[in-house]
Amino acid sequence: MSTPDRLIEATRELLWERGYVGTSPKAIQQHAGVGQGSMYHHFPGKSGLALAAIRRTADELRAAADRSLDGPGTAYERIAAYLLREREVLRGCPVGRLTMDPDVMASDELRAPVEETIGRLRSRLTEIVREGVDRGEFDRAVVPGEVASTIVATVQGGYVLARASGSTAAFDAGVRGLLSLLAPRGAGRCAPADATPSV
Amino acid sequence: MSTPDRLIEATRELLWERGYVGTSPKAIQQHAGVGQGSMYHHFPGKSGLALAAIRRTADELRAAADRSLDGPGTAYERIAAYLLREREVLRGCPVGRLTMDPDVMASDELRAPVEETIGRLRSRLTEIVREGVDRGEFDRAVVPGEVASTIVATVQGGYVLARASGSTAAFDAGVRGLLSLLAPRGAGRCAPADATPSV
DNA sequence: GTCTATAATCGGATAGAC
DNA sequence: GTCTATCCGATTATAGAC
Repeated sequence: MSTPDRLIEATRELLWERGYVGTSPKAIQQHAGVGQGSMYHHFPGKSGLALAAIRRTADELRAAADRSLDGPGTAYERIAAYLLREREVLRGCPVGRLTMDPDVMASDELRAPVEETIGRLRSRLTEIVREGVDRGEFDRAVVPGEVASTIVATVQGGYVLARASGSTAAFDAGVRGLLSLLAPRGAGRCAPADATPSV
Repeated sequence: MSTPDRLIEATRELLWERGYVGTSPKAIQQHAGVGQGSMYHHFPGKSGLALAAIRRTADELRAAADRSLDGPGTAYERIAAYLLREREVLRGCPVGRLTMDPDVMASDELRAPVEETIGRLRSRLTEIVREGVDRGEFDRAVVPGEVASTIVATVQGGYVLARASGSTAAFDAGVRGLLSLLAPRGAGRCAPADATPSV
């Protein structure tokens, strides 16, 4: 791995673990096994390096989400795949945690990839929920943008519950609860009634 | 307000705004309008002061939640009251955000009030959801602990969405989505069927 | 109780040798 | 490209005067 790559990867790890304010250039250098001068040769400073790291993390996260959401299956199945995909739950969301970092939010450049990643995720889920409503999978009263927001929020909040309790079980519980509320006519939830839209 | 109180209040503000790692003793002193020596006279140091601040914030949060959850009304109505209660959404959750703070989580003392606050909230909501299931407000397939976790997660995640997008609308959307999924037989969602439990 | 002085370490970076 | 030296302010205190 090239020196710039090692620096970016080290920064990604530290941003995930300690956030931007909690990450020092020295810690990055040590993690990367790279000297002081070397870091400042390849990057303009802490924030420039953080920008590269955040962009890479955001790209990976989006790709991972798309792998679940663009898969085959019903809307419910794709949403379930997204919710149940493997995660390092106790480490938190490497993008979502940045929203609580004051220095990240104070910088237009650093905030942009965070904003875009979460925004796109909500948009994509909105489409899928709308599809589910159109196909009669979900109740006609469901507002796609709202339920999409609930889905993303449950994941982001699930990380908080897991870290607060020190156990991934809390994350899983939240996800299962949401899936049970979303489930199309599962286990006696709703009478089948008129599954296909009448108009 | 007494000097210790001013220090605690200043610390609460800064912990909320910048987290533990992002908050320096000097910043606390300036915010409180208190000198260096004065702070170290009343408190053993940054972490001791943070402990007092976190405990006070946790107590207030619990009290605020209880005001909604212990009110009158059906289970759904009390949950809705909790979800819709006034919040400074764009500032994030003053307790939840601490779960992403590495130094807080690394300290047993500092982590304890965070863990307890979120744990109690989940427990209390679990009782209420169970009540709702028993009374036939919610589907019998609902697992109280799971849906309670979903509720707390939606709130915690709602803060993330709001901060990521720079707008409280994202929080509100997530909450409305959840309420629509929880709604007992609302607006054509489920056929009324057998509302009162048959046994 | 509050203030000022002092201090060791860290944070974030620049300069220039190699 | 990488390394070491250097810099200046911030961090997190402690000591002792008032």
